[in-house]
Amino acid sequence: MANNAPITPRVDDYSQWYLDVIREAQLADYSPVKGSMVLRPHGFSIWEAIKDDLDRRFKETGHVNAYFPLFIPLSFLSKEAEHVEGFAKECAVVTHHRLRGVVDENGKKGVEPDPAAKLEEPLIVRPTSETIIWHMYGQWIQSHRDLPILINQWANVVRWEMKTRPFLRTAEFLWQEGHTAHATEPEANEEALRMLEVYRAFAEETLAIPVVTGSKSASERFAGAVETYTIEAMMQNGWALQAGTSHFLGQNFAKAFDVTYQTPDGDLEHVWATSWGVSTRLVGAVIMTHSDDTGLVLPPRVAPVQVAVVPLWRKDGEKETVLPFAEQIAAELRSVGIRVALDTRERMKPGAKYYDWERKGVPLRLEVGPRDVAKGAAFAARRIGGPKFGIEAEGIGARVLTELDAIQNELLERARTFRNERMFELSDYGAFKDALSDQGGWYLVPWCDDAEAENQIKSETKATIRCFPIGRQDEAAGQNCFYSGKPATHMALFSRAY
RNA sequence: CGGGGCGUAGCGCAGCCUGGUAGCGCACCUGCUUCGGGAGCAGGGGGUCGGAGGUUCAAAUCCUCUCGCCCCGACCA
Repeated sequence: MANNAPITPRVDDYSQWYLDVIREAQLADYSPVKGSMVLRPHGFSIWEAIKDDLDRRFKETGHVNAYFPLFIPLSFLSKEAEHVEGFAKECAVVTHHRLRGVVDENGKKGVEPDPAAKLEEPLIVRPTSETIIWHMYGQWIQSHRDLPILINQWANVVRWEMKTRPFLRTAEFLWQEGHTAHATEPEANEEALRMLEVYRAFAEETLAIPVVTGSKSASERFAGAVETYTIEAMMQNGWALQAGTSHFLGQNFAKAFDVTYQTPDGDLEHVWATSWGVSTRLVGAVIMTHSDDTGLVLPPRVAPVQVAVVPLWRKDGEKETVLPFAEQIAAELRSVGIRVALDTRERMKPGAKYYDWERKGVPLRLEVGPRDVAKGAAFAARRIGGPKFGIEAEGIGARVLTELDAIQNELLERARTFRNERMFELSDYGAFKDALSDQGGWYLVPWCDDAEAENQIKSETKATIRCFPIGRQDEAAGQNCFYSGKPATHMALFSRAY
């Protein structure tokens, strides 16, 4: 697509639209290595805003940050049977620490590991850090007085996926992973649920993405977890995106790494664990939740630039009055903590600037021209539409803060309405299949937990169980499974998913 | 790894069928005029046509091999 062409999403070309938004907003590029991604400044800034907000929430709930190594001995991965089963097929493996030569005599790819530099034990690049962390927890934990441990780390991980898509699934991604250790089962499970609630609140308050919370079916559960909790968001094509997970790990890792503590009574008990994480996938979720035909739309709380100030002048002399006025407005906005870009680019017409800021997702634009200077005001345009309106320069900081809050709320409500209109409740499999292929969306159905049937439905409809929604499980009582007709044990949310 | 498609300037593409030594749009550089919703004109820079071999007087174009990418499946946050 030419750089100036409008972005035109179509339902059958949603995937291309998504990639276009990313390119036009200059969020990321493909890297030379297949499946990995270069985060450009604008894309990385969104991640930084996500990170800052989440980090504050983690600290408010008593967590601290630490850092564990990138390389994990291969043998660590094997210690937890399900864990290795889940990750073995997508691990990057390091076997040597030196090359013999980088090019051969023909100047071609001739990279040969030096046989003398072979590692005694291969290392894997972490796909997740449970194993290395629980190895360390084994050394840190002796007494019930050492518990709980509430640690988070911000890191990159590598999962060698076959199919990748920018932000949603890349070979390497940035994330945070929390790993906690507890003395009792209820305390650990409560921690997992507490962090799920942190994620839910964050998704809705900061990303303006409404989510359904729930637990995963056995087949969708994290490798090594007893219970996996999830927040599920609906993208604009009606597919679900798992936006965050929180796992109750039971004593699986404590047993694999032999981590025990002494109780006040003097007994030795295995430690209870949780882990929880969100990744740069959230940037993809933001894009696919809010963006439109013109390009990216960012919720104010994660927008690297919240307000773009565009000064306008034509004739000689106008710049001398307009520019200082615009600078003064920008300074006042910054003084109340608003992230502002003052667009003084020369030789670029105002209309071109407007489109530029729009496709980059900036929530609010302020135009400042000679007419506005005369009135002592700026002319405001919201990224999400509505008539333009004037704002007096006097007290503009407070007024713009209010406007940004309003935009933030509107985005959430707009997304919630969109999702609710596409969330259905059915109790008949035939109707489900028809409705899913006609209109897509999410389906809450009575369900008797059965992995075989789940698999069957996936191959027939491509839909999977996104979760068993929290707060809806009582409704299963007295109903029959929509697939087998047997008494239902759960209410399951089915959907196509990324 | 199966099935389909594509590699030509930074990006998007035409040219290939029917061989004659590379072009268009956008972007970029210079100048002048523009400037409240994607500017116009003039001039200019940039490509050993993914790679290797073959056929030919001559290959982006034909043949063989090879590498890479995209889409659909299997895998997954």
